[in-house]
Amino acid sequence: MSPGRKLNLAFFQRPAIDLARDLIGTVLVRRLADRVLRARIVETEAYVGAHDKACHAYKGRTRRTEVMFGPAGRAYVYLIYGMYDMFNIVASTVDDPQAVLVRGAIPLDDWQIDLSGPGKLARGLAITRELNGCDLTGKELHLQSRPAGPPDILVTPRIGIDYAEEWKDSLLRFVDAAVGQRPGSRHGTKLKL
DNA sequence: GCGTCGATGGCA
DNA sequence: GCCATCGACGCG
Repeated sequence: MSPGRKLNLAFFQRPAIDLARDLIGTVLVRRLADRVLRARIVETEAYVGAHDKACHAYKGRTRRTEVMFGPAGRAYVYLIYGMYDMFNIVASTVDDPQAVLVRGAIPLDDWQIDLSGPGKLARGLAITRELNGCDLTGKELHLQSRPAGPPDILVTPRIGIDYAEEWKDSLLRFVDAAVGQRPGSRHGTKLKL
């Protein structure tokens, strides 16, 4: 894919683990009524299907998880801890509930804001549950391919899923190596791709 | 710098 | 009762 182009549906129709890795370095574009916010994605996590104990779809198909069972390239946005919206991108195909949590980004265009962490990222980009199910090749929110070449990427276990038993240590978190792990995340498990 | 804890509401 | 979180607070 040539640099800086809008990512199309085919980009999202892949396993979440591949999508999560390839989303690092891409640019998230949020169009609001009066301005456009852009940010480079630096941290993601893959939730790889109904067999993944950390994936919300593990509990089955419910009103909340319905979007994950639908087509790729849609937003899955849900509320956590009563106050934070989490922004996920649906991957794979219909009836295979995989998704990628977007956990961190760097603002572009001299726009100053802290987007490190999924709660802050969603808030900073004005991504709320109103966008649940929205088409990410559409107008209010879309992605652009990497402006530059592929970055070095670290792989670590996912954050905040200690309940997920044998899945809690799976290497499904991807971080731009130039940004590194942020404070509070687990150390000692970094791997170079 | 690090551990602990409360906020706050939808969900199973 | 549990959470795919965050920020405030206390410590020494």
